[in-house]
Amino acid sequence: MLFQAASKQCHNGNPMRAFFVPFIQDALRSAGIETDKDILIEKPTEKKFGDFSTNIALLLAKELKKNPRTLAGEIMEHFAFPEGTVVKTDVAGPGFINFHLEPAFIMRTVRDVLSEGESFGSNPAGKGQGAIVEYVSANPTGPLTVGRGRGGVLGDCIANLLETQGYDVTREYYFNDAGRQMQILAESVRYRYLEQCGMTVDFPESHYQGDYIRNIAETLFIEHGDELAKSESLSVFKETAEGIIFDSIRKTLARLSITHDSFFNEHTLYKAEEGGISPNQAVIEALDAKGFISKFDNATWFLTTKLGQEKDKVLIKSSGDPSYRLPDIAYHVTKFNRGFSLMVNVFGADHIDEYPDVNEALKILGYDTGRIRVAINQFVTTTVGGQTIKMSTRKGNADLLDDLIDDVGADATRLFFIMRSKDSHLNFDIDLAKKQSKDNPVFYLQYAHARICSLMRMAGNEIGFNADSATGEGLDVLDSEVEIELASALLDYPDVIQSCLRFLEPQKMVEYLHGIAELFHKFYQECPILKADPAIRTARLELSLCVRRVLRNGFTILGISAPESM
RNA sequence: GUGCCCGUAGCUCAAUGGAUAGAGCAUCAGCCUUCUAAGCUGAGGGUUACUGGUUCGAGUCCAGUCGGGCAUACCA
Repeated sequence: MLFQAASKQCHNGNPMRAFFVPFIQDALRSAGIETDKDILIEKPTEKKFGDFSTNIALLLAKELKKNPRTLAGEIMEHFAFPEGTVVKTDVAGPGFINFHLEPAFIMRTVRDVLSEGESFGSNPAGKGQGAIVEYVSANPTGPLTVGRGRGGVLGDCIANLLETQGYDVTREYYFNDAGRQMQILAESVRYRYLEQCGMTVDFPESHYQGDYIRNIAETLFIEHGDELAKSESLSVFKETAEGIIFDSIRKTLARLSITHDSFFNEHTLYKAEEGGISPNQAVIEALDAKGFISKFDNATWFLTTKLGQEKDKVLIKSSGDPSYRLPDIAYHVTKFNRGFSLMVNVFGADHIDEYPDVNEALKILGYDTGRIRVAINQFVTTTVGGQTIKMSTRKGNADLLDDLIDDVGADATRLFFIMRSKDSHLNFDIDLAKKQSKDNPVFYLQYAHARICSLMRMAGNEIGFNADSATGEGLDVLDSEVEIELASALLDYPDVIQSCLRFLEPQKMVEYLHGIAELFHKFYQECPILKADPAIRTARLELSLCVRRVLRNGFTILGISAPESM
């Protein structure tokens, strides 16, 4: 919602689109048409329909009770575009108005890419506002699995996208080292430790089976001998396991350039604040005051049936411990109290039921839940040689994220995780990701960048072209079809960022960059660069620089490297 | 049973309610004496799971049917 408004007004998107809006508004006014409809400028599906089009006549036809084509013709008569911008307008199809642009106009506009550089595509819409993106948030019960990686990369990209909009972004990892799962973890380590001490133990099926448990037990045995076998206390097992596992999680994330600014321990929500009550207790009392709390069966319940849900939900179990819901609500209260104006939660489809309760509770407590956006990613299956691998952390047969990175590299891991819509189940084809060839989208994108870098090296050596001081002054001599198409596509980059944010979907960036790479390769194939006449040569080098700029900016958002040579 | 996601070319996937539904892979046919062939060009391939509805217009929205995944805990 926050981004929809911005995008509809065309202020942050493609500079060409922003150009049209006031002229269309003027034309409507001159034609005596009053409307508050958003003026949508889009790129036609086919080149013969021109460079841009608007469906405004189609939108207005109904309320004005006119044939859309006739209406389009009437609006068109009132256009007053400046010299050297729009060559031709026409009406086509059911009533689209198509604009054909002067090539030089596009080429002059694409200079923005060079002058704005790293900040091309950015805008200060979120300036002065805090945003928090919560992602990964795996409890330290085991190494990260492939499935977790998808959410991690998704969250990281969303954070990158928000940074381009000027937000002060906090990347947060929420975890719990006090719950039942951690208890089981500690017990699992203890069992393996006792095995190390030479005892025979009946290892429960419900416990963590993975080899990493044995490794932790071994570490403890080397350090302490069998001394720990005497004590019934689990704390040393728990703490050691947590330390080692968290360390490994952070290392794995770091390999994918995923970092967090803050690690929020759920347990802090259980502790009373100075001279007061705990954040958990505060939530209970606040909900109670609104009449949504009841105690029965020895537990404390959140009366969600009052909100039309099928069942009430337990907030405090009969054991006296909170269920995960209570700290979750309290956690979100802290986000509001910390002053974030935008909160993005990234989690996997298995947590789908978690969010609605939190949302309802926050609403009851008077918080503006419109500031929260949830990105839920569907599951990942990996395939090797056509065989799919199923995973389960508990059984220890999970495909580990670390193994995947070892196998295909960090860039491919990241790109593959986000090159499909988060709503689709991801089929991670390991064979494809490993391929060092054009079939692999990672290489296709990076190759385009490396090719440009190579070009710039040669241009520097042979003709003393200085890529750093290029301004794009000479770009408007270019007028071939592929050059115009490429330049025009580069100007879409800001739109793509807006679109990614609107849908919390970096996948759109991958697809866009693929299109840019494709157009560049075509341009490179069709247009001689270094061998062209000096004016054309300079312009083509400048256009290549614009492409490199957009690729780099996009790679930064996706978090993949931009190799100078391959 | 109920809730959420998905169903589009042989395969993996795109497509703000807009024009003739697009890419890549695979298949077939071409392009290196020439700035990186890790590239480019062309061809074939579709009842958008099914049935209705809403409207100028539906892959997209609504209802239902069928199929797959996830969730339906006093686990997180």
